[in-house]
Amino acid sequence: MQRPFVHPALEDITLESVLYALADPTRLAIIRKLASRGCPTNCQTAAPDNLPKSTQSHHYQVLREAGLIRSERRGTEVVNTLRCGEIDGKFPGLVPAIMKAASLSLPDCDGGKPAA
Amino acid sequence: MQRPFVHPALEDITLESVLYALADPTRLAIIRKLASRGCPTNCQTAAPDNLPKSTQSHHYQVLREAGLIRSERRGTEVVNTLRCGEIDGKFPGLVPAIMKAASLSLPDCDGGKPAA
DNA sequence: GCAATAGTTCGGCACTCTTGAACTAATGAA
DNA sequence: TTCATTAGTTCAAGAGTGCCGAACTATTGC
Repeated sequence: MQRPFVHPALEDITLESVLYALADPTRLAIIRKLASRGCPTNCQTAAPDNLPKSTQSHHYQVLREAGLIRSERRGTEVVNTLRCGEIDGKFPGLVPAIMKAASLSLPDCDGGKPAA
Repeated sequence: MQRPFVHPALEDITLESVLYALADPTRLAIIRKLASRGCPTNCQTAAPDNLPKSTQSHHYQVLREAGLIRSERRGTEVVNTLRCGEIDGKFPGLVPAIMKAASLSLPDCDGGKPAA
């Protein structure tokens, strides 16, 4: 828990890594939950129920290294925020198209309020 | 070469499998080449240069089973066509957004003419 | 200090990617 | 028909990666 988080610079974010990160149903669910909140959310809250912590940690790492989320420590917890704004500057419309496709084909991620 | 090709029905195509298939740089390159042609293209033509045939075959199988391409035997060769029209009916804008992001961030796939 | 909470790291099994080698199928020439 | 060529598939194996339980670390609060 001591190693600092590594976030790629915008120019180092690649299309492949973004698609790879979102191709996993668990990670897609996490991103959808984060999007539906629109505010920093800690790891447990955004992850699907009953997901082992080590698996959560792994998925957050993948999402972070793909450039999709930004993680910050707050006391004992880690809060995650989407970097969709940045990514949308680099790949316009990409993440929204995937989120839209997810909402069309997948069950509601959260029952939560839609992103502001 | 005798087993018939299996193509999923439109309702069996999932977002995850589409994203998974496109998350691989080799497969994304194949799809981009197919899109740039806009006509049925055989396997060797659409695959990157110097890719072993067995690897090609594997990637085409993944793309086929994800529902992204349709394959048909024509004599000794197999021609592949995109199913983007069908997929766009199910996930509107998804594949175009990925293709657009690819053209923004990746080197030109082919030097070929853009899709009609 | 001790317990609880929130994540991380490690080890191992399973699955995937890639490739060479061997194989099958269709075509064309002799 | 036979043979060679072309195009792609199937198999097996090594390298790499993902997922999860178990053990660990760090912070908070009593």
